[in-house]
Amino acid sequence: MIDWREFDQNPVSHSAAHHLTSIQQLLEEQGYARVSDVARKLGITRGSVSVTLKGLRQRGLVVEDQHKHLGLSEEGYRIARGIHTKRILFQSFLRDSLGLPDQLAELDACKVEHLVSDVTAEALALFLERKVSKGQSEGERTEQVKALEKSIQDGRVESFPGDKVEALSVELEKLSETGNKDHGDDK
Amino acid sequence: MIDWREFDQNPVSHSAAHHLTSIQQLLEEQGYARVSDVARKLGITRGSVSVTLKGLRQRGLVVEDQHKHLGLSEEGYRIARGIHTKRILFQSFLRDSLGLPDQLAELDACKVEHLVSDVTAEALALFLERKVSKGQSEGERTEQVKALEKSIQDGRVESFPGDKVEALSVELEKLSETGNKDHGDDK
DNA sequence: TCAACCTGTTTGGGTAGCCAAACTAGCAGG
DNA sequence: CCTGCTAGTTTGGCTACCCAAACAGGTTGA
Repeated sequence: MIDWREFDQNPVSHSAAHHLTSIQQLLEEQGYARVSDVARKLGITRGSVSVTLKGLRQRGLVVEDQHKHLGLSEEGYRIARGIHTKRILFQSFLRDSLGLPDQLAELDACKVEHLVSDVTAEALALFLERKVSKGQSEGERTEQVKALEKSIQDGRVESFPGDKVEALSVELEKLSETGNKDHGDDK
Repeated sequence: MIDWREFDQNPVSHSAAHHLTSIQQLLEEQGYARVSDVARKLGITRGSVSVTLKGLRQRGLVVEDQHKHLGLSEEGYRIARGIHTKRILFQSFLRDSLGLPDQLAELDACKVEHLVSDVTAEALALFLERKVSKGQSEGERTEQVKALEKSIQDGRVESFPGDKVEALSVELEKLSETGNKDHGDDK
């Protein structure tokens, strides 16, 4: 029996994952992110966000300037991007490969995005890519892909998300946005 | 943005899931299950198990006879079966479809088994089944399967695990126990 | 009989998150 | 100057887990 308590032994918790990705999203959307903005986006109180971010600052994932504007450290950015990429990969798999409705795919992807290992995500990316470019010849498989398959079998990958996976996820995200019209109904 | 706090709004928590499946496993293995047995299997103290099971008894998922022997109520059994089935399905997908090493597949499956929705699991089962019986003709698709595909698209499924999924998971479990057939590189 | 064990429960501590509410601080308008 | 708004922090409370340790009961061997 595997140690089931690995469950809460991840780089970041579900809550922290959403704090980080919210900051990044806010930075993209409006150019800045404050405690209140994060609280509004997550639907929790400013107090809770304040406390949580204090921890994330101490862990060096979040930074703050003189004007209380939040940002992500290099490490924080890496983690946020990794989680976002995993979410896109899983959502895409659930919706496009399994045929689940988009909303449910998003919900389930959101639940697991911070739990799955980098190797698993990399393997899923490879799977989705193969599916997308199915028409192409088998000989197209580059050395890179073969090396990646090998490292997946070994249960290790160097860094996640790598450039290739990142590009794939951007593509998948773009595809899914053109597919659904009402994608902007936040709260 | 989907409500990210659905995360801990599942029928049972990760901890509860393992308590329930442990009891069932112990019943199968040795015919009975006591607090100490569960504690040993989960690697936590008797005290913790005692407290947790008190909650599960109050929720009507776990029962206890005069001799402190534990059992599952009908509802508890249903939940334990469902979680176990989901674990098998995901483990099988990660290992056989994505090519992950068995240990990692088991670990990641364990992390998500209690989080994914029934519909998702049903869809995954359908996916795996299609993969297994790929050689067969397309015309083989029964009305049942088509109905299931429809309900997956709608995001609803009557009961999980249904008989068909259950049978599939037993088959998958048997296959994986007889050693890794597909990738026989590591032993 | 009684000590030694094994089993199960209770209790006080700790961590992680959430909320509500009080408090601090900056800024704007009348 | 004072009122009022918004932002951020702090604090006490709650839930859900875990542990360690004390405690309570039953069995068993000497």
